[in-house]
Amino acid sequence: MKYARIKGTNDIYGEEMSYWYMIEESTRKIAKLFGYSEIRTPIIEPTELFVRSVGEETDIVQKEMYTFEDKGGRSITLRPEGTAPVVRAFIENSFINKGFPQRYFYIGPMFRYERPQKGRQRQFHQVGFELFGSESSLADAEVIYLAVKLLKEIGLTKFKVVINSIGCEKCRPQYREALKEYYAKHLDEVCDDCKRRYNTNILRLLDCKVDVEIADKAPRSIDYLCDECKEHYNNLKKYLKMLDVDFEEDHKLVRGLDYYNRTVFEIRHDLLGAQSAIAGGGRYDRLIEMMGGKSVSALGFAMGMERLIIAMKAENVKVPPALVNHVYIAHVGDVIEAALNIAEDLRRNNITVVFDVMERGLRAQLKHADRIGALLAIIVGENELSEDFVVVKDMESGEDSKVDINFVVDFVLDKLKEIM
RNA sequence: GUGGCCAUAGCUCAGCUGGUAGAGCGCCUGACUGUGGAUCAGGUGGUCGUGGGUUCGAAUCCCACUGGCCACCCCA
Repeated sequence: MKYARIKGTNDIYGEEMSYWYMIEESTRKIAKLFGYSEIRTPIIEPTELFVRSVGEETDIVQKEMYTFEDKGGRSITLRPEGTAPVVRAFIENSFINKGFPQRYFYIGPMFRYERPQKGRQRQFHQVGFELFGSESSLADAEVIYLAVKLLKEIGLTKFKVVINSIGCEKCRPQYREALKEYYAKHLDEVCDDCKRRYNTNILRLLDCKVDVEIADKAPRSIDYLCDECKEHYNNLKKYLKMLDVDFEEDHKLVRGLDYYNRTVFEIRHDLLGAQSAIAGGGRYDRLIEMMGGKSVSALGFAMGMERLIIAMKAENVKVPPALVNHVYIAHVGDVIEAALNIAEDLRRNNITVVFDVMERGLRAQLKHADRIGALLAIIVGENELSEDFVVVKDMESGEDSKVDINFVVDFVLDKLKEIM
Protein backbone atom coordinates (compact mmCIF):
# COMPACT_ATOMS: atom_id res chain seq x y z
CA MET A 1 0.00 0.00 0.00
CA LYS A 2 1.62 3.20 -1.17
CA TYR A 3 -0.44 5.72 0.77
CA ALA A 4 -2.69 5.11 3.71
CA ARG A 5 -4.99 7.23 5.80
CA ILE A 6 -3.49 9.08 8.73
CA LYS A 7 -3.95 7.07 11.90
CA GLY A 8 -7.28 7.76 13.51
CA THR A 9 -8.92 9.20 10.39
CA ASN A 10 -11.59 7.69 8.17
CA ASP A 11 -12.92 7.75 4.65
CA ILE A 12 -16.68 8.12 4.74
CA TYR A 13 -18.61 6.95 1.68
CA GLY A 14 -21.28 4.64 0.32
CA GLU A 15 -23.95 3.23 2.62
CA GLU A 16 -22.26 4.85 5.58
CA MET A 17 -23.15 8.26 4.18
CA SER A 18 -26.83 7.73 4.90
CA TYR A 19 -26.13 7.95 8.64
CA TRP A 20 -24.25 11.20 8.19
CA TYR A 21 -27.03 12.69 6.09
CA MET A 22 -29.58 11.62 8.67
CA ILE A 23 -27.69 13.35 11.50
CA GLU A 24 -26.95 16.47 9.47
CA GLU A 25 -30.50 16.84 8.22
CA SER A 26 -31.94 16.22 11.68
CA THR A 27 -29.57 18.79 13.13
CA ARG A 28 -30.67 21.44 10.63
CA LYS A 29 -34.30 20.56 11.18
CA ILE A 30 -34.13 20.81 14.98
CA ALA A 31 -31.96 23.93 14.81
CA LYS A 32 -34.56 25.53 12.60
CA LEU A 33 -37.39 24.55 14.96
CA PHE A 34 -35.59 26.24 17.85
CA GLY A 35 -34.28 29.25 15.96
CA TYR A 36 -30.56 28.42 15.89
CA SER A 37 -28.58 29.67 12.90
CA GLU A 38 -25.52 27.99 11.50
CA ILE A 39 -22.02 29.32 12.03
CA ARG A 40 -18.98 28.05 10.18
CA THR A 41 -15.63 28.93 11.65
CA PRO A 42 -12.18 28.02 10.36
CA ILE A 43 -10.70 24.65 11.17
CA ILE A 44 -7.41 26.32 12.04
CA GLU A 45 -7.13 28.88 14.81
CA PRO A 46 -4.32 30.52 16.77
CA THR A 47 -3.01 28.01 19.30
CA GLU A 48 -3.44 30.53 22.07
CA LEU A 49 -7.22 30.53 21.62
CA PHE A 50 -7.51 26.97 22.88
CA VAL A 51 -4.81 27.29 25.51
CA ARG A 52 -6.70 30.17 27.08
CA SER A 53 -10.24 28.85 26.77
CA VAL A 54 -9.97 25.10 27.19
CA GLY A 55 -7.38 25.49 29.90
CA GLU A 56 -3.60 25.27 30.10
CA GLU A 57 -3.66 22.24 32.39
CA THR A 58 -6.23 20.17 30.52
CA ASP A 59 -5.23 17.04 28.65
CA ILE A 60 -6.59 18.51 25.44
CA VAL A 61 -4.07 21.34 25.57
CA GLN A 62 -1.27 19.43 27.26
CA LYS A 63 -1.04 16.52 24.87
CA GLU A 64 -3.85 16.28 22.34
CA MET A 65 -3.61 19.29 20.05
CA TYR A 66 -2.44 19.24 16.46
CA THR A 67 -0.22 22.30 16.58
CA PHE A 68 2.22 23.53 13.95
CA GLU A 69 3.99 26.65 12.87
CA ASP A 70 2.95 28.24 9.57
CA LYS A 71 5.42 29.86 7.18
CA GLY A 72 5.01 33.17 8.96
CA GLY A 73 6.10 31.65 12.25
CA ARG A 74 2.61 31.76 13.81
CA SER A 75 1.53 28.88 16.03
CA ILE A 76 -1.59 27.32 14.51
CA THR A 77 -3.82 24.58 15.94
CA LEU A 78 -6.41 22.36 14.31
CA ARG A 79 -9.48 22.96 16.43
CA PRO A 80 -9.94 20.28 19.13
CA GLU A 81 -13.44 21.50 20.01
CA GLY A 82 -16.07 23.92 18.75
CA THR A 83 -16.96 26.31 21.52
CA ALA A 84 -13.77 28.38 21.61
CA PRO A 85 -13.93 29.25 17.88
CA VAL A 86 -17.57 30.28 18.18
CA VAL A 87 -16.75 32.45 21.17
CA ARG A 88 -13.85 33.95 19.25
CA ALA A 89 -16.19 34.73 16.34
CA PHE A 90 -18.72 36.19 18.76
CA ILE A 91 -16.18 38.62 20.13
CA GLU A 92 -14.31 39.35 16.91
CA ASN A 93 -17.45 40.14 14.90
CA SER A 94 -19.14 42.11 17.70
CA PHE A 95 -22.17 39.84 17.81
CA ILE A 96 -22.95 41.58 21.07
CA ASN A 97 -24.46 44.44 19.06
CA LYS A 98 -27.18 42.14 17.76
CA GLY A 99 -28.92 41.94 21.11
CA PHE A 100 -29.68 38.90 23.22
CA PRO A 101 -30.17 36.05 23.22
CA GLN A 102 -28.31 34.63 20.26
CA ARG A 103 -28.43 31.04 19.12
CA TYR A 104 -25.90 29.24 16.91
CA PHE A 105 -25.11 25.73 15.80
CA TYR A 106 -22.19 24.19 13.96
CA ILE A 107 -21.28 20.91 12.28
CA GLY A 108 -17.75 19.93 11.45
CA PRO A 109 -14.51 18.07 12.04
CA MET A 110 -12.44 18.35 15.22
CA PHE A 111 -8.93 17.06 15.83
CA ARG A 112 -7.34 15.52 18.87
CA TYR A 113 -4.13 13.54 18.99
CA GLU A 114 -5.23 10.50 20.99
CA ARG A 115 -4.95 6.74 20.70
CA PRO A 116 -7.93 5.67 18.60
CA GLN A 117 -10.44 3.25 20.04
CA LYS A 118 -14.15 2.58 19.73
CA GLY A 119 -15.94 5.90 19.49
CA ARG A 120 -12.75 7.88 19.31
CA GLN A 121 -10.72 9.06 16.35
CA ARG A 122 -8.11 11.71 15.78
CA GLN A 123 -10.34 13.45 13.27
CA PHE A 124 -13.88 13.22 14.53
CA HIS A 125 -17.01 15.25 13.92
CA GLN A 126 -19.28 17.19 16.18
CA VAL A 127 -22.55 19.01 15.98
CA GLY A 128 -22.79 21.69 18.60
CA PHE A 129 -25.23 24.31 19.83
CA GLU A 130 -24.43 27.53 21.69
CA LEU A 131 -26.78 30.02 23.33
CA PHE A 132 -25.46 33.45 24.28
CA GLY A 133 -26.80 36.09 26.60
CA SER A 134 -29.12 34.38 29.04
CA GLU A 135 -28.36 33.67 32.66
CA SER A 136 -31.75 32.05 33.19
CA SER A 137 -32.20 28.35 33.79
CA LEU A 138 -34.71 28.50 30.97
CA ALA A 139 -31.75 28.64 28.62
CA ASP A 140 -30.15 25.59 30.23
CA ALA A 141 -33.43 23.72 30.01
CA GLU A 142 -33.91 24.70 26.37
CA VAL A 143 -30.48 23.49 25.38
CA ILE A 144 -30.85 20.14 27.15
CA TYR A 145 -34.35 19.72 25.78
CA LEU A 146 -33.08 20.49 22.30
CA ALA A 147 -30.35 17.87 22.64
CA VAL A 148 -32.90 15.26 23.62
CA LYS A 149 -35.17 16.25 20.74
CA LEU A 150 -32.29 15.87 18.32
CA LEU A 151 -31.34 12.44 19.63
CA LYS A 152 -34.93 11.29 19.26
CA GLU A 153 -35.09 12.78 15.79
CA ILE A 154 -32.22 10.56 14.66
CA GLY A 155 -33.98 7.55 16.12
CA LEU A 156 -32.19 7.01 19.44
CA THR A 157 -34.04 5.98 22.59
CA LYS A 158 -31.58 4.21 24.89
CA PHE A 159 -29.84 7.23 26.34
CA LYS A 160 -29.98 9.07 29.61
CA VAL A 161 -29.44 12.68 30.54
CA VAL A 162 -27.17 13.30 33.49
CA ILE A 163 -26.92 16.74 35.10
CA ASN A 164 -25.01 18.41 37.89
CA SER A 165 -24.08 21.87 39.05
CA ILE A 166 -20.49 22.70 39.87
CA GLY A 167 -21.21 26.22 41.16
CA CYS A 168 -19.67 29.52 40.26
CA GLU A 169 -16.47 31.38 41.08
CA LYS A 170 -18.10 32.49 44.31
CA CYS A 171 -18.95 29.09 45.77
CA ARG A 172 -16.65 26.69 43.97
CA PRO A 173 -13.53 27.61 46.00
CA GLN A 174 -15.25 26.41 49.18
CA TYR A 175 -16.23 23.19 47.51
CA ARG A 176 -12.73 22.72 46.18
CA GLU A 177 -11.44 23.16 49.73
CA ALA A 178 -13.86 20.60 51.07
CA LEU A 179 -12.76 18.13 48.45
CA LYS A 180 -9.12 18.75 49.20
CA GLU A 181 -9.74 18.21 52.86
CA TYR A 182 -11.66 14.99 52.22
CA TYR A 183 -9.13 13.54 49.81
CA ALA A 184 -6.22 14.56 52.00
CA LYS A 185 -7.44 11.94 54.44
CA HIS A 186 -7.62 9.28 51.74
CA LEU A 187 -4.58 10.20 49.71
CA ASP A 188 -2.72 7.01 50.57
CA GLU A 189 -5.70 4.86 49.47
CA VAL A 190 -6.29 6.29 46.00
CA CYS A 191 -4.66 5.31 42.72
CA ASP A 192 -1.61 7.03 41.24
CA ASP A 193 -3.71 8.97 38.73
CA CYS A 194 -5.79 10.34 41.56
CA LYS A 195 -2.70 11.35 43.49
CA ARG A 196 -1.55 13.31 40.47
CA ARG A 197 -4.93 14.90 39.88
CA TYR A 198 -5.15 15.90 43.51
CA ASN A 199 -2.81 18.72 42.63
CA THR A 200 -3.69 19.42 39.01
CA ASN A 201 -7.48 19.16 38.92
CA ILE A 202 -9.11 18.11 42.17
CA LEU A 203 -12.62 17.89 40.66
CA ARG A 204 -11.56 15.11 38.34
CA LEU A 205 -10.94 12.78 41.26
CA LEU A 206 -14.67 12.29 41.36
CA ASP A 207 -15.00 10.39 38.11
CA CYS A 208 -12.09 8.05 38.76
CA LYS A 209 -13.13 4.53 37.79
CA VAL A 210 -10.80 2.87 40.29
CA ASP A 211 -11.60 4.62 43.52
CA VAL A 212 -15.34 4.67 43.05
CA GLU A 213 -16.27 4.15 46.68
CA ILE A 214 -14.09 6.94 47.93
CA ALA A 215 -15.56 9.25 45.29
CA ASP A 216 -19.10 8.19 46.20
CA LYS A 217 -18.60 9.40 49.77
CA ALA A 218 -16.85 12.61 48.75
CA PRO A 219 -18.49 15.99 49.42
CA ARG A 220 -21.06 16.89 46.78
CA SER A 221 -20.87 20.14 44.87
CA ILE A 222 -24.60 20.77 45.19
CA ASP A 223 -24.21 20.95 48.98
CA TYR A 224 -21.80 23.84 48.59
CA LEU A 225 -23.71 25.96 46.08
CA CYS A 226 -24.34 29.60 46.92
CA ASP A 227 -27.96 30.73 47.03
CA GLU A 228 -27.97 31.98 43.44
CA CYS A 229 -26.45 28.78 42.08
CA LYS A 230 -28.79 26.67 44.16
CA GLU A 231 -31.82 28.51 42.83
CA HIS A 232 -30.48 28.28 39.30
CA TYR A 233 -30.04 24.53 39.64
CA ASN A 234 -33.44 23.99 41.21
CA ASN A 235 -35.12 26.01 38.49
CA LEU A 236 -33.37 23.97 35.84
CA LYS A 237 -34.74 20.78 37.33
CA LYS A 238 -38.19 22.34 37.53
CA TYR A 239 -38.13 23.35 33.88
CA LEU A 240 -36.80 20.00 32.73
CA LYS A 241 -39.74 18.34 34.44
CA MET A 242 -42.12 20.75 32.72
CA LEU A 243 -40.53 19.77 29.43
CA ASP A 244 -40.89 16.10 30.28
CA VAL A 245 -37.15 15.51 30.03
CA ASP A 246 -36.06 12.50 32.07
CA PHE A 247 -32.78 13.16 33.82
CA GLU A 248 -30.56 11.82 36.54
CA GLU A 249 -28.47 13.84 38.93
CA ASP A 250 -24.88 12.77 39.34
CA HIS A 251 -22.85 14.69 41.85
CA LYS A 252 -19.73 13.07 40.46
CA LEU A 253 -20.26 14.57 37.01
CA VAL A 254 -17.59 17.20 36.42
CA ARG A 255 -16.18 18.06 33.07
CA GLY A 256 -12.69 18.24 31.71
CA LEU A 257 -12.78 21.65 30.14
CA ASP A 258 -11.93 24.47 32.50
CA TYR A 259 -14.49 26.95 31.28
CA TYR A 260 -17.64 25.40 32.71
CA ASN A 261 -19.58 26.76 35.67
CA ARG A 262 -22.96 25.97 37.21
CA THR A 263 -24.77 23.55 34.92
CA VAL A 264 -22.84 20.66 33.44
CA PHE A 265 -24.52 17.79 31.66
CA GLU A 266 -23.81 14.70 29.69
CA ILE A 267 -25.91 12.31 27.66
CA ARG A 268 -24.80 8.71 27.83
CA HIS A 269 -25.72 5.74 25.73
CA ASP A 270 -25.71 2.21 27.16
CA LEU A 271 -24.73 0.26 24.06
CA LEU A 272 -21.60 2.19 23.31
CA GLY A 273 -18.58 0.68 25.05
CA ALA A 274 -16.17 2.63 27.17
CA GLN A 275 -16.77 5.97 25.43
CA SER A 276 -20.41 6.21 26.43
CA ALA A 277 -20.90 9.97 26.30
CA ILE A 278 -22.66 10.92 23.08
CA ALA A 279 -23.16 14.53 24.11
CA GLY A 280 -21.73 16.85 26.68
CA GLY A 281 -21.89 20.47 27.60
CA GLY A 282 -22.67 23.08 30.14
CA ARG A 283 -22.69 26.71 31.06
CA TYR A 284 -19.67 28.95 30.56
CA ASP A 285 -20.64 32.36 31.88
CA ARG A 286 -17.08 33.61 32.40
CA LEU A 287 -15.51 32.46 29.15
CA ILE A 288 -16.36 35.37 26.87
CA GLU A 289 -15.05 37.94 29.28
CA MET A 290 -11.99 35.82 29.92
CA MET A 291 -11.33 35.79 26.19
CA GLY A 292 -11.44 39.55 25.97
CA GLY A 293 -15.11 40.24 25.36
CA LYS A 294 -17.79 41.78 27.51
CA SER A 295 -19.28 39.74 30.32
CA VAL A 296 -21.89 37.56 28.61
CA SER A 297 -23.59 34.49 30.01
CA ALA A 298 -23.56 31.51 27.68
CA LEU A 299 -23.91 27.79 27.44
CA GLY A 300 -23.83 25.02 24.91
CA PHE A 301 -23.10 21.41 24.15
CA ALA A 302 -21.60 19.19 21.50
CA MET A 303 -22.42 15.74 20.19
CA GLY A 304 -19.93 13.30 18.71
CA MET A 305 -21.24 12.24 15.33
CA GLU A 306 -19.23 9.01 15.11
CA ARG A 307 -20.57 8.02 18.51
CA LEU A 308 -24.10 8.83 17.43
CA ILE A 309 -23.66 6.52 14.47
CA ILE A 310 -22.37 3.70 16.68
CA ALA A 311 -25.43 4.21 18.87
CA MET A 312 -27.76 4.27 15.87
CA LYS A 313 -26.34 0.99 14.62
CA ALA A 314 -26.55 -0.54 18.08
CA GLU A 315 -30.20 0.45 18.26
CA ASN A 316 -30.81 -0.73 14.72
CA VAL A 317 -32.09 2.64 13.55
CA LYS A 318 -33.31 2.49 9.97
CA VAL A 319 -31.94 5.30 7.84
CA PRO A 320 -33.12 6.35 4.39
CA PRO A 321 -30.54 5.69 1.67
CA ALA A 322 -28.29 8.62 0.85
CA LEU A 323 -28.92 8.18 -2.86
CA VAL A 324 -31.73 6.54 -4.81
CA ASN A 325 -31.12 6.11 -8.52
CA HIS A 326 -34.61 6.44 -9.97
CA VAL A 327 -33.88 5.92 -13.63
CA TYR A 328 -31.07 4.45 -15.65
CA ILE A 329 -31.01 5.34 -19.33
CA ALA A 330 -29.63 2.68 -21.63
CA HIS A 331 -29.14 3.59 -25.25
CA VAL A 332 -28.34 1.37 -28.19
CA GLY A 333 -27.39 2.59 -31.63
CA ASP A 334 -27.70 6.04 -33.13
CA VAL A 335 -30.17 7.43 -30.60
CA ILE A 336 -27.99 9.55 -28.34
CA GLU A 337 -29.68 12.88 -28.95
CA ALA A 338 -33.12 11.46 -28.20
CA ALA A 339 -31.79 9.70 -25.09
CA LEU A 340 -30.15 12.89 -23.84
CA ASN A 341 -33.39 14.77 -24.32
CA ILE A 342 -35.32 12.22 -22.29
CA ALA A 343 -32.74 12.49 -19.51
CA GLU A 344 -33.08 16.27 -19.48
CA ASP A 345 -36.88 16.10 -19.34
CA LEU A 346 -36.77 13.71 -16.41
CA ARG A 347 -34.18 15.68 -14.46
CA ARG A 348 -36.26 18.80 -14.95
CA ASN A 349 -38.87 16.92 -12.94
CA ASN A 350 -36.46 16.15 -10.11
CA ILE A 351 -35.93 12.58 -11.12
CA THR A 352 -32.47 11.12 -10.60
CA VAL A 353 -31.22 9.97 -13.98
CA VAL A 354 -28.08 7.96 -14.53
CA PHE A 355 -27.03 8.06 -18.16
CA ASP A 356 -24.82 5.47 -19.84
CA VAL A 357 -21.45 6.98 -20.67
CA MET A 358 -19.63 3.74 -21.41
CA GLU A 359 -21.25 3.03 -24.79
CA ARG A 360 -21.42 -0.65 -23.94
CA GLY A 361 -23.91 -3.26 -25.08
CA LEU A 362 -27.40 -3.38 -23.63
CA ARG A 363 -26.55 -6.36 -21.47
CA ALA A 364 -23.69 -4.58 -19.76
CA GLN A 365 -25.82 -1.47 -19.34
CA LEU A 366 -28.64 -3.31 -17.62
CA LYS A 367 -26.15 -5.10 -15.42
CA HIS A 368 -24.83 -1.74 -14.32
CA ALA A 369 -28.36 -0.44 -13.79
CA ASP A 370 -29.00 -3.40 -11.53
CA ARG A 371 -25.79 -2.87 -9.63
CA ILE A 372 -26.50 0.75 -8.80
CA GLY A 373 -29.99 -0.17 -7.67
CA ALA A 374 -31.86 1.75 -10.36
CA LEU A 375 -35.62 1.48 -9.90
CA LEU A 376 -36.38 1.85 -13.58
CA ALA A 377 -34.38 1.43 -16.76
CA ILE A 378 -35.33 3.22 -19.94
CA ILE A 379 -34.13 1.51 -23.07
CA VAL A 380 -33.76 3.83 -26.01
CA GLY A 381 -33.18 1.81 -29.18
CA GLU A 382 -33.24 2.45 -32.88
CA ASN A 383 -36.13 0.11 -33.57
CA GLU A 384 -38.42 1.60 -30.93
CA LEU A 385 -37.40 5.16 -31.71
CA SER A 386 -38.37 4.81 -35.34
CA GLU A 387 -41.91 4.21 -34.05
CA ASP A 388 -41.66 6.96 -31.39
CA PHE A 389 -41.60 4.83 -28.28
CA VAL A 390 -39.11 3.60 -25.67
CA VAL A 391 -39.13 0.65 -23.31
CA VAL A 392 -39.39 1.32 -19.58
CA LYS A 393 -38.31 -1.61 -17.48
CA ASP A 394 -39.30 -2.07 -13.87
CA MET A 395 -36.03 -3.40 -12.48
CA GLU A 396 -37.69 -5.10 -9.56
CA SER A 397 -40.26 -7.13 -11.48
CA GLY A 398 -38.49 -7.14 -14.82
CA GLU A 399 -41.67 -6.05 -16.53
CA ASP A 400 -41.26 -4.04 -19.77
CA SER A 401 -43.65 -1.32 -20.89
CA LYS A 402 -43.82 0.33 -24.30
CA VAL A 403 -44.16 4.05 -23.68
CA ASP A 404 -44.84 6.80 -26.20
CA ILE A 405 -41.82 9.08 -26.27
CA ASN A 406 -44.03 12.11 -25.54
CA PHE A 407 -45.33 10.64 -22.31
CA VAL A 408 -42.15 9.25 -20.77
CA VAL A 409 -42.07 11.79 -17.94
CA ASP A 410 -45.68 11.18 -16.94
CA PHE A 411 -45.24 7.44 -17.11
CA VAL A 412 -42.08 7.50 -15.01
CA LEU A 413 -43.60 9.80 -12.40
CA ASP A 414 -46.61 7.52 -12.02
CA LYS A 415 -44.50 4.41 -11.94
CA LEU A 416 -42.13 5.82 -9.30
CA LYS A 417 -45.05 6.87 -7.15
CA GLU A 418 -46.32 3.32 -7.39
CA ILE A 419 -43.11 1.52 -6.44
CA MET A 420 -41.48 3.84 -3.93
C1' G B 1 1.84 8.20 26.77
C1' U B 2 0.58 2.74 28.86
C1' G B 3 -1.42 -2.36 28.30
C1' G B 4 -3.83 -6.72 25.71
C1' C B 5 -5.13 -9.00 21.07
C1' C B 6 -4.30 -8.78 15.81
C1' A B 7 -2.05 -7.95 10.46
C1' U B 8 -2.14 -13.62 4.22
C1' A B 9 -5.98 -11.63 -2.85
C1' G B 10 -10.67 -5.92 -3.44
C1' C B 11 -13.67 -8.52 1.00
C1' U B 12 -14.14 -12.79 4.74
C1' C B 13 -10.69 -16.16 6.07
C1' A B 14 -7.66 -21.23 5.73
C1' G B 15 -2.47 -22.44 5.70
C1' C B 16 -1.29 -28.59 11.17
C1' U B 17 4.73 -29.14 14.91
C1' G B 18 9.30 -24.07 9.48
C1' G B 19 9.67 -27.05 3.04
C1' U B 20 8.55 -21.84 -0.95
C1' A B 21 0.55 -19.76 -0.90
C1' G B 22 -5.18 -21.68 -1.14
C1' A B 23 -10.86 -21.37 -0.66
C1' G B 24 -15.37 -18.72 -0.80
C1' C B 25 -17.27 -14.12 -2.25
C1' G B 26 -16.17 -10.11 -5.66
C1' C B 27 -14.39 -8.51 -10.42
C1' C B 28 -13.71 -9.49 -16.01
C1' U B 29 -15.07 -12.70 -20.26
C1' G B 30 -18.11 -16.36 -22.60
C1' A B 31 -22.57 -19.67 -23.01
C1' C B 32 -26.69 -15.13 -24.15
C1' U B 33 -23.67 -10.10 -31.34
C1' G B 34 -30.51 -5.45 -28.24
C1' U B 35 -32.66 -7.25 -21.86
C1' G B 36 -29.90 -7.20 -15.30
C1' G B 37 -30.49 -10.55 -10.81
C1' A B 38 -29.90 -17.33 -11.34
C1' U B 39 -26.59 -21.31 -13.32
C1' C B 40 -22.20 -23.25 -15.65
C1' A B 41 -17.24 -22.63 -17.74
C1' G B 42 -12.84 -19.87 -18.15
C1' G B 43 -9.94 -15.80 -16.49
C1' U B 44 -8.02 -11.66 -13.19
C1' G B 45 -5.91 -11.32 -8.74
C1' G B 46 -1.08 -11.56 -3.03
C1' U B 47 6.88 -7.93 -2.57
C1' C B 48 2.08 -13.07 3.10
C1' G B 49 1.98 -4.87 6.88
C1' U B 50 7.54 -2.99 6.80
C1' G B 51 12.57 -3.88 8.23
C1' G B 52 15.97 -7.00 10.54
C1' G B 53 17.39 -11.79 12.89
C1' U B 54 17.51 -17.44 13.54
C1' U B 55 17.74 -21.40 9.69
C1' C B 56 20.04 -25.12 4.16
C1' G B 57 15.03 -23.08 3.88
C1' A B 58 10.32 -18.33 7.18
C1' A B 59 3.44 -16.58 5.84
C1' U B 60 4.87 -19.90 10.02
C1' C B 61 9.95 -18.86 15.18
C1' C B 62 12.43 -14.14 17.53
C1' C B 63 13.07 -8.60 17.70
C1' A B 64 11.88 -3.69 16.22
C1' C B 65 8.76 -0.46 13.64
C1' U B 66 4.06 0.80 11.30
C1' G B 67 -1.08 0.12 11.20
C1' G B 68 -5.91 -1.96 13.17
C1' C B 69 -9.23 -3.31 17.23
C1' C B 70 -10.21 -2.99 22.48
C1' A B 71 -9.08 -0.94 27.24
C1' C B 72 -6.47 2.84 30.49
C1' C B 73 -5.70 8.22 30.53
C1' C B 74 -9.08 11.90 28.73
C1' C B 75 -13.17 13.30 26.07
C1' A B 76 -17.95 14.07 21.93
